[in-house]
Amino acid sequence: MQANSTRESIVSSADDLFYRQGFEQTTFADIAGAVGISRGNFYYHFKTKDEILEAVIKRRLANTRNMLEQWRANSSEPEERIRSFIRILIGNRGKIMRHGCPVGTLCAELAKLEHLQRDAANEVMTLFRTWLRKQFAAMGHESDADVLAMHLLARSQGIALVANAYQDENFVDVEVGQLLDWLDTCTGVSPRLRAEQSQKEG
Amino acid sequence: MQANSTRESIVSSADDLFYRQGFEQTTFADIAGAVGISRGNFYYHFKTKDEILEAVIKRRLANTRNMLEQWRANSSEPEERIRSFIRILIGNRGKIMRHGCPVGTLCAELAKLEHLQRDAANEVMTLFRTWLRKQFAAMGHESDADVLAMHLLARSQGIALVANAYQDENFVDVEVGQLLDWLDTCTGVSPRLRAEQSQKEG
DNA sequence: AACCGGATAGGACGCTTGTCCTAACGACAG
DNA sequence: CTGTCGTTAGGACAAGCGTCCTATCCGGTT
Repeated sequence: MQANSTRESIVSSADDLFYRQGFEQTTFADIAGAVGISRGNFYYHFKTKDEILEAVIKRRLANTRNMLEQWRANSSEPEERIRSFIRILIGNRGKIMRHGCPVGTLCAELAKLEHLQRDAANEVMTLFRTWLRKQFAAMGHESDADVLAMHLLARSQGIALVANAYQDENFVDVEVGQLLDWLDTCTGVSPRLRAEQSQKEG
Repeated sequence: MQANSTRESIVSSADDLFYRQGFEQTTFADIAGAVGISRGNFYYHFKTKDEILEAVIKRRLANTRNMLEQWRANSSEPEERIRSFIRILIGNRGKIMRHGCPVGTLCAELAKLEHLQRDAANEVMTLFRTWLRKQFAAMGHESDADVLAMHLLARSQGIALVANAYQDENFVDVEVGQLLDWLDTCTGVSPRLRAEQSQKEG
């Protein structure tokens, strides 16, 4: 009954390879080589390459949910939880410099391919979005929680993309510092964002 | 002597297709169909697909240089020039929502492919970087001009990537508004950034 | 009218891809 | 030992790819 463990190995290796090489660029031969199984054996576990992608995305969704739940459990203050999010840029700095953000690069690639799994990939990003939104709301930013969540999401993606292009370690540190400063200015009620919000509604 | 115009048509169509579909996903057949020439005729103008990519990047470099020069010539104030840069997010909003930023998505794709033309693609981004750096320096931010340029670059890339994922028009408008606000706070000397800068040097 | 050389069309080539088939392996029940 | 069934290996298959060759076209020169 090695089927489940083999299947899991395939998804795990595919996850890694899709991240490092991209989905389109990764072949069955690549995955087979990484797992150490025969190329023809795939068909028993997955009918198509898209099914592997689907499984990889589901795996990422589960892993992300676990990570977010841990961040939530590890600190009671929403500010500190958001800092956990910001700090993944430091924790994964090496990988991000080499291959970009796994979430953003997959969304970007599947968008260009107009792939059926595009929405599923976006769902990983939405996981972060709604989680961040909750934390900002808990900070007292009920009305502009989503604006702040999207802002932080975009800042992180931009940092990852530029860091990947230039392979610049120091840049990540500087930007993360600015991000943490920005978060401090969000503590309590932000008059500027309140003004923008009421302007949009009015 | 139609050679030059055919060559230009190939590069132009390839430029557009590489943007919309990505480099790897775009085939010779795609380009041939768009230009309206035979597939076999490519070899006369370009030996390899990589040569086409090289020509496309050179074209983008030239176009970018022209655009930056125009922005420079159209306004004497560096703040206003930087606003021109920020406003491309509005001007190209539709395309960006559909296909992302042409600069960022190509850099990201070539990074994953570990392509030889990767540095050439990054050069397009560097064109913006150095131009923005000059403008920030002209605003009195000599010491942190590059930090500010990189910051604005990353913010723009993040906005484009997230807007592409979610196809959200309003998000672009909100973020551009925040970007313009941020630029206003950069006018004159920024105490916060000055403090960070001296901290790094010390 | 004959010629020449730049430009083009069409297709051959070798290779890789995702997909799919089939024979064989190996643990386990009878 | 024998049969069964989940699992695996190896390779066949058509399609599409980038690359490359060659016959043909066509405008300009003599």
